[in-house]
Amino acid sequence: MPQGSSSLLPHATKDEMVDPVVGAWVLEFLLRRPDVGDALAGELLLALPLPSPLPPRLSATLLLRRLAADLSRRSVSPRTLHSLDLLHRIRPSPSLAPAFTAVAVECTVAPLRLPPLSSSESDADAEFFDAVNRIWNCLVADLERSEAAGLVSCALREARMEMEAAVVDPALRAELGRRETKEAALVAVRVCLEEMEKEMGPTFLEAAADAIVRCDCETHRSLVVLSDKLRAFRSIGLESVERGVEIGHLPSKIDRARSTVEGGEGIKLNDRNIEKDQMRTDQEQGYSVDKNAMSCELQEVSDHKSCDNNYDDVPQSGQMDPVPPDPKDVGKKHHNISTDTFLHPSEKRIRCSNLDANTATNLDAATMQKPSLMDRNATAHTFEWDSIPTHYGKSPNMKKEMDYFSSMNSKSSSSLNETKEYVLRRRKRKWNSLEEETLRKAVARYGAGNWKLIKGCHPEIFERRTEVDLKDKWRNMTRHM
DNA sequence: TTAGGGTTAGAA
DNA sequence: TTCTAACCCTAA
Repeated sequence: MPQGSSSLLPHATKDEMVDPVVGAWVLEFLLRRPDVGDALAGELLLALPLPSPLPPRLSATLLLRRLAADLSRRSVSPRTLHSLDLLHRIRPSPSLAPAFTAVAVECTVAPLRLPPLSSSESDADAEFFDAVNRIWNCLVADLERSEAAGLVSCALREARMEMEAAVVDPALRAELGRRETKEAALVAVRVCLEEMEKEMGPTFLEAAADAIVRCDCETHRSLVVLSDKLRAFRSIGLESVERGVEIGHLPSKIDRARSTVEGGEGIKLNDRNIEKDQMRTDQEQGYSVDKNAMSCELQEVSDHKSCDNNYDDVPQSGQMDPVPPDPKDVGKKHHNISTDTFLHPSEKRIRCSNLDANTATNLDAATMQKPSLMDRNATAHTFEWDSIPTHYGKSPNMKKEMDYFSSMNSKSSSSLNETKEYVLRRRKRKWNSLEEETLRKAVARYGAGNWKLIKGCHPEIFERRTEVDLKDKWRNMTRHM
């Protein structure tokens, strides 16, 4: 918790602290909201952990917020002028120059306007002379020589000449005192504020949300393609699914899979979603699609399609023959159509061995229980494939379902006296330098832990990586730092 | 969705 | 055989 943190986060522990980068995103978002008052904004500024130095975008947002506060109080002061100057250094914009000129004039002329009764005319003149010196002879002169020269406009030069002339011309000073310079400055700042907010566009969080929505649209388009593919081979896939029904396995999931595929309404790929949806109404069912799972699914389809795998064809015997490490398993058919259809023949390997024969012979619809989805498979055998499994990182259960269907197919095609269990494992892919560099930069920009966001921002580069892969890789990369 | 511990493949 | 990067599992 940073020093000065307020009651906003009274019970936050170290582990619960917001990452400073995230804090900056959140603060930027909140500061741009008109319904977040100045008091709350100030409290947030103190409470949220922020990077040091502040990111330019957040600094600009803070300055805009300060200008907005001045506007709301109808206050035009040297602080306003300073805010505009800083803003220009952080985020140069043509809209700043008119506001800067108008505020500079108001700050100079203000002492000449309606001097308090207690002040003499000479005091007002003295303040005016001082302002001309500070603002025009020092600040504006510095601007003309500095990197903020963009603030120096013809109007500013003309105003400077007029102010300097007023120093030696009492009549001009009197005329300046009667001008509506304050109103002109407020209008100019308001216009500047509006234009700057437009130029800054949405906040980072809004932009990220928008990117996610756009990704979703892409997924939706691709969903139609996948849906067609599934219909094309559903007779094959569902055939093996039906075998599972016959022996009493996972009927609810199977029914759902069938209804969703046949109905063409949508595809439920997330096991947990399927189970949750059991309790929903029919109207709600079938339209809930896990877009992340779908994204992986589509990637899988496109990967294999690009490898000239024909999804409309039934894989031929031998086309996807596994390579069992155990000689006694050589020659046995272990693959399953619905699973193997997603596998690349040149890349996959399979290892299998027998389980207790009694286990297989005792397969019974009434007694066979669905294994705990959380149980680790101690007798696992590995099966590598080329791409990210359909639900890897999304629904670990689905992989086990595929294992299950594999074994079902194995039993039905060979012998019920034995069953096989498979653990699917992707082929190892070494990270290339582009992936590493992209990850490094993405973490610097978005912060470690935002793996989904990072993957979403670089879909092409990380197309074969999951969010978990990014996390693991970053762990490896930082392990030796 | 993410963190962190466990497992495995492949290089040294 | 050892080590490490990549991958997987599980809990929160």
